[in-house]
Amino acid sequence: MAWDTEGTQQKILDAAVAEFAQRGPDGTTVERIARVAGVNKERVYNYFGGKQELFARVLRDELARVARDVPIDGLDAAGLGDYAGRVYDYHREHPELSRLMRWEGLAFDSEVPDEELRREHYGYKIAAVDAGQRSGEVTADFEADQLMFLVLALAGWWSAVPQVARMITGPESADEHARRRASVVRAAAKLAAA
Amino acid sequence: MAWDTEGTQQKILDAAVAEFAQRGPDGTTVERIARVAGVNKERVYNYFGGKQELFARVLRDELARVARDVPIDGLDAAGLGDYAGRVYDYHREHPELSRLMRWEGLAFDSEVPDEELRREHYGYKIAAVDAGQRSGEVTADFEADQLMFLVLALAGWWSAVPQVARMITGPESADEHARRRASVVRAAAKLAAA
DNA sequence: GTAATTCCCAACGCTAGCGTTGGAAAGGAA
DNA sequence: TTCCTTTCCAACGCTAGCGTTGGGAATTAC
Repeated sequence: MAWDTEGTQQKILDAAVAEFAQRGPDGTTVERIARVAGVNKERVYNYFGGKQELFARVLRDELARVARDVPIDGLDAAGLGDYAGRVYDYHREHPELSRLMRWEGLAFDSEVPDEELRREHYGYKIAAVDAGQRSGEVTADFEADQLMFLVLALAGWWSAVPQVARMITGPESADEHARRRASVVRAAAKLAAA
Repeated sequence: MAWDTEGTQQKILDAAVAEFAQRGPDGTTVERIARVAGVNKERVYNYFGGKQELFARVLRDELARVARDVPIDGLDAAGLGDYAGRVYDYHREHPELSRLMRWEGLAFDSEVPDEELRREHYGYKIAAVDAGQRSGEVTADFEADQLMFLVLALAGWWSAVPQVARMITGPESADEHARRRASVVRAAAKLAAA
């Protein structure tokens, strides 16, 4: 049979995303990633260098995805509400990224990989909010960076403490998710209203 | 020397809070807890039954603390803003609880201990918001449970993804924390405004 | 005083996971 | 063909952590 280096690496990455998101850096074992990917453990070390490096790689890939898939484009309050809704949707549809970031926040905090790159990425979002504020469409009650972060909080907290969300707003269901999403959109818009 | 059962148990609990909050259920080892507490590992098993049970116990204790220390009392928008500020402060001053809850959300999610008790606890908070809504002091834009949760989101997201907070709003400092707190208070009040 | 109970620890067996290694199989270069 | 490189894996040594046990020391009950 022919080699399939590319395929092997991809299978490892796929398995790693799932495992890391599910169990976190500590709970994840290289053995299991290899088993799920259907390859030998040694391949992981050879291609990616080890657990830490693989985690960093996985997170970088997922961040690139979200940067591509959830652009910020609205410059007024309604646009920010819409953006919050899309962030909420993304968290729902791709829980991996949110989980990875929260594992990262808990396990590492200081000294995260690619910090400079990621800061720049957020810089664009803040600039968009700032532009909205200059045009008078968005409130000047908050500094742009703070408002940006608070909007992300509204969209993200649900998945950060799902057990609390369940206890406060009731069990998850299609209906409940619709309620939550509507609340997030409305809340972000209200926060951003001039 | 005389026995000090109570003291031994307390030392274990103290060490367990610190270790679990820092490293999470997976990263924490019973060995280490025992070492930090200065007692033998066997004591942990004898008194608390094991890692899982100890984690549940630690979380229950911390939840009892916050329920005692951060009452909700305001019935109007400003009161909710004030409450959000106090929640933010609590997260700052006692990062353990927030971290424990987030570890729990990541590691277990479904089937958390004491769910009924905790749901009841949140029920009081929701009732307070609801009362504010009935009196017309708090907006009816959101259902009470949703508004309650969103307010907690504003206060809690900072510590959930500290690395993101840092990248968006700049490095932590006394000044920056004051800015953040002010944003949280203002945002919660604005959300709740009629 | 002594028997029973409780508290405590050192040490054990066991498993799981880490990262590595020696070598086999597949492909390419000459 | 022959030699070299790359991909892959089975198996290894090692460590850390889990939960337990057997026994010793302090305390209490009788």
